[in-house]
Amino acid sequence: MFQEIEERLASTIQRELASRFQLDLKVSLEQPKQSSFGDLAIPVAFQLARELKRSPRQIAGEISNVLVDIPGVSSFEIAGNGYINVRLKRGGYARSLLFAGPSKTAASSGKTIVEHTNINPNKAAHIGHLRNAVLGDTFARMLRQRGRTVEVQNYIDNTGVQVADVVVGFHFLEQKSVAEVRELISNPALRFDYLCWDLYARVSNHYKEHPGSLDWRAQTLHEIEAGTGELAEIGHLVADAIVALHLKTMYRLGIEYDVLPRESEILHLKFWAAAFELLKQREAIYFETQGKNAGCWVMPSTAFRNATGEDGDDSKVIVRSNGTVTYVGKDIAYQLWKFGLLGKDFYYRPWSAYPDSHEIWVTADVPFVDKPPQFGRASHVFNVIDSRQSYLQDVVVAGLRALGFDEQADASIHFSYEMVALSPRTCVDLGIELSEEDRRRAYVEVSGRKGLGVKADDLIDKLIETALGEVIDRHPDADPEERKKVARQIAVGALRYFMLKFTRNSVIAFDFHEALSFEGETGPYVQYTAVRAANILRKYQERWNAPPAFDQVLSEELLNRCLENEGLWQLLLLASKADSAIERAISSGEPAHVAKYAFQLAQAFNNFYHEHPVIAEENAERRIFLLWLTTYVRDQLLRTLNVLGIEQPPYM
RNA sequence: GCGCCCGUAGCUCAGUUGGAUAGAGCGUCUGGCUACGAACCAGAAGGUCGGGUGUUCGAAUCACUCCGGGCGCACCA
Repeated sequence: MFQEIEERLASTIQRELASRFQLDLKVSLEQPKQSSFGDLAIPVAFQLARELKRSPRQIAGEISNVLVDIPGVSSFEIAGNGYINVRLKRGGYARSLLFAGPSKTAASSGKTIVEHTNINPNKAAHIGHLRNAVLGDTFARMLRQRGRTVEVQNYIDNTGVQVADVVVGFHFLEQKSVAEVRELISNPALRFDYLCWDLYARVSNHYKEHPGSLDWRAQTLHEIEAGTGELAEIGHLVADAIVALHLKTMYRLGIEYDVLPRESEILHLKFWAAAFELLKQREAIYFETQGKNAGCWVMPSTAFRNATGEDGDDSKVIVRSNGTVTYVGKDIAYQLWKFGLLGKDFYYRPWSAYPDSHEIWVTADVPFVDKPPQFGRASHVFNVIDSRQSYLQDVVVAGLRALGFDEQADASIHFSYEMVALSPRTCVDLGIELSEEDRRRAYVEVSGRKGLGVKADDLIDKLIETALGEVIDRHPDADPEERKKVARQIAVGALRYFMLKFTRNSVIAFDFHEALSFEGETGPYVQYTAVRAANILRKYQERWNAPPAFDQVLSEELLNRCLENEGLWQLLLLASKADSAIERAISSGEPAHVAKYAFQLAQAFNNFYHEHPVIAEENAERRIFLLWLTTYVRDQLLRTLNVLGIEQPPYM
């Protein structure tokens, strides 16, 4: 709502300036430094001061003289050294909120793909993967809330080195047959992904101690790519089983996917061959005949970055001298497919359905159903991948550009984020031995190879356990099953908020003590606020009666009177800015802005809660106003929480 | 060596694209529960925004430089 007022005001002022001063410039509004200055600020005098070579304050005076009878505005004031501060007509603004339907959304322009999670299917998910998935899922929710069409993809590298290494572990180290691996997977007493976590670390260690055993990896990779033999079969079993477990872990946090594109289909359907032809035709890559890359197809460095390799040759190998394609090559093919530029498509089969019957599809190399959904062919693509891979993402985009797809290259966004590391204190808690060097660091990097890290499910379990303890304390008589459900909701709220409160490019030094906190700037704080608001609404009905039709009872005059109170007005104004916050977070690519907004709104409401008892209010008109304000703030808070993927528990 | 990111209160972090007196949470100290549930609220102390130079009406924000930390720079993914 706020956004619409803001836009209308900006264009009105722009028109006035154009007709009065023959000035053609874009008027932008900003938030005053302090709320006491007003509701909106126009800094346009500063822009003009430069051109007109006159003092901003004088210009501001002339402009504000002209701005009279602007709808919705009660006053303009000149402040500071040239700001024009705007005060809105409070009652009128509140009235418009009463009648506001669903807020207008930007017209959807094509489909947006958000690719996230992308965990190697060879071991359990860890907290770094959680940051990826929560960021991607929240961004997708933000886009959907604002009316965009979104497709969520989770890329599965089921034929890569990491899967091969676990296969090596089962086959060569443990001498296990296909049947035995199958049994491990179906054994309900085991956590297969945890077992693979340890096995993967053991295999990595074995390679280090017996470098000759790397032949096992080569043999396994070869068989997996060919798709036949016992090793390939184990590979498929492992990857599918782990993917299922990853999806289960993510679903605990409310994270769902639309489609799982797999590397095996990219191979079998010869996606790379199609991309290779394109790249050769357009001369985006060339065959190197000399130097260290002799015999390879390479992309010249001039295409992507002014980087210089350690030894001077900085071109990027796309096809190895043995004829196999690198990861980047495959990724270029995949990125082309996402935009519908490859001239090839996958087949699909249903993988499973979520409880709400939303289906998740997986790629297939043969036709499976008559009319599968249409995937890919997007106009915008966001790849949620950690910032350590930015170099490779640059190469992929350069590939598109070299093929002449500038528009799609521009629409390919590397939605990067910094890693989640461990605080030294948490390492000690986990019994991880630290070197002298590590002890002095602010954080310690996790390592899948070393099996060093915090597993996602362990963290979620621990959060639930902690939350349940608190819930039991506060509600000793409540239904145990419901208490568990509440504890789960609180745990998810705490975890998702924790992953979102940091901006993307700050490294999170994961600390158990902080992550398990439910006080202060946390998800549970916001949830608690929503619960309080809901309690007021419930108890109001018990004490009085069903709330009246607000738009009938709350006249503009009454609203004006009630909103003379600065605190109440500021709360209403802030609550009306939910969509602005989401839109700002989309344009800046920073979900943390929505998290911050949710916290601020919760804070403002908690302050209101202490200062203004609703149910005990004796004046009936005023009581209804306070009830409406509570209802409105609560609705906005729930909308915001929904975007963050956080639920409101029935009680806390 | 080259590229990217970071440096803001004791700690963890924001800072709306260059604007008004730099903000939150945690921690410390003070006060507030017979309840719309204190997972809360109010208040206090705490900063030369890593250092320097520059750009201009105006810089935490932009440029240059130095210092300190992180991550990349494979015929791995």
